Amino acid sequence: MSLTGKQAAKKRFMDFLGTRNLRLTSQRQAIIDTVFNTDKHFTAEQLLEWSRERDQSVSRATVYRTLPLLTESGLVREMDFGKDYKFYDPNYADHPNHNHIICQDCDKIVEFESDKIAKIEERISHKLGFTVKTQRLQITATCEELKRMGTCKKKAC
Amino acid sequence: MSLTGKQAAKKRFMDFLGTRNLRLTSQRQAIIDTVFNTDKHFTAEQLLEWSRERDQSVSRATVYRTLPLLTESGLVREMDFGKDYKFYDPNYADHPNHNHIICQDCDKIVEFESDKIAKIEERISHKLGFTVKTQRLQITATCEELKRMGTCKKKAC
DNA sequence: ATCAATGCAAATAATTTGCAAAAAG
DNA sequence: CTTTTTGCAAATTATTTGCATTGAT
Repeated sequence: MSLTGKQAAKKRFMDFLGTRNLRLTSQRQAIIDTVFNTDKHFTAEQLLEWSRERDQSVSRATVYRTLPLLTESGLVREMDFGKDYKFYDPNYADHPNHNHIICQDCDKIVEFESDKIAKIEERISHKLGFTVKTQRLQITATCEELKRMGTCKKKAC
Repeated sequence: MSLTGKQAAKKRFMDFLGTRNLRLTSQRQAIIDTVFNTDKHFTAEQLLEWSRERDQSVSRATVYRTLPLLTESGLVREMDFGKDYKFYDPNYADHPNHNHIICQDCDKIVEFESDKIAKIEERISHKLGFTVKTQRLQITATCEELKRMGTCKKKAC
C-alpha cells in the first residue's frame, strides 16, 4: 500500500527541509500537518487559525515564514484571485497543471485539468522561443444552473 | 478612416465616464491620454510618473482613484505577475482574450492569442456548468535562445 | 554546545480614505 | 449653484523583520 498523494507530499516537504538543513519544529509540524491534510485553497490567516488548533503556540510570524518554504519546495502554489490577500493551493504536487474556474455567483473555485491546453501552450511558447516552466489559467465564470433555476446546488448561491 | 484601437478605447472610456455622470477633469484627461497611448503594462507608480509629464498636478491619489474606473470599464485589466504591486494591461480592449508568457530570464512579457485554447475553455466550463466571463492565462517560461547561445536578443538577457 | 527558529512588537509599503478647498457642468 | 473631484496627509492592512530567547540536533 503506497502513500496517498498528500502523505507523499508531506514527506517530500520534510525531505526538502532536511536538504536545506532546516529543522522540524513542533510549530512547523503543525503547519505542515494542516497544509497536507486539506484540498482547500487557504489564506495565511486561515492557515494560522487551523494550525493553532493543532498547536496553540504557532505564531503568525512563523506561518508567514513557512509559507515561502512551502512555495519554494514546489508543493504549494501561491495564487492571486483578485482579493487583497494571497491564497495558497496545496493541490499542486498531485496536479501540477491544474486550472481554476472561479464562479462569480457561487464564489466557488473548481479545478480542472486539460492536456490539450497544456499541449497548445507548449507549442505556442516554443514557436515564440520559450520553454514552459509553469502555467496558470484562471477562468472567471457565472453559474448556468443559477441562471436557469434561480438557484444552484453549489456552495454559496 | 476609422479610429485606431487605442483611440476607440479612449473614446469608449470617455463615454463610460459620461454614463456614470463622472467628470472629465484635466487630471483624468492626462491619465487617460497616458493609458491609451501605450501598449506597455504599467504600475500605478509608473502611471503617476507618466501622467505627471503631461500634467504636473496629477496626484497619486487621483491615479489610484482612476485605476478602478479603468478596470471597471473593461478597457484596462489588472494583472498579477507575482510582484508586490499590481500591473495594468491597456491592451485588453483590442485583444480581450490575450494571454501572457513571462520569461524568467528576460523579465520580458510576451502576449499571444489562441482561439483553440479559448474554445477548449468554453467547452470544459460548459461541461462543468459555467459560462466563461473572462479568462487569464500566464505561462512562466525560460528563453531558449539564451540557453543555446548564452544570450538573447530579447530585452534584459 | 551550536545554530536555526520562535514570538513579539515594531516596521514596511502599496493602496485607501477623510476632509476642506477647487473645478466641472 | 450643486455635486463631483482633487491634493494632502493620515490611516489601513497584509506581510516582513529585528531582537532576545528557546529549542533542535
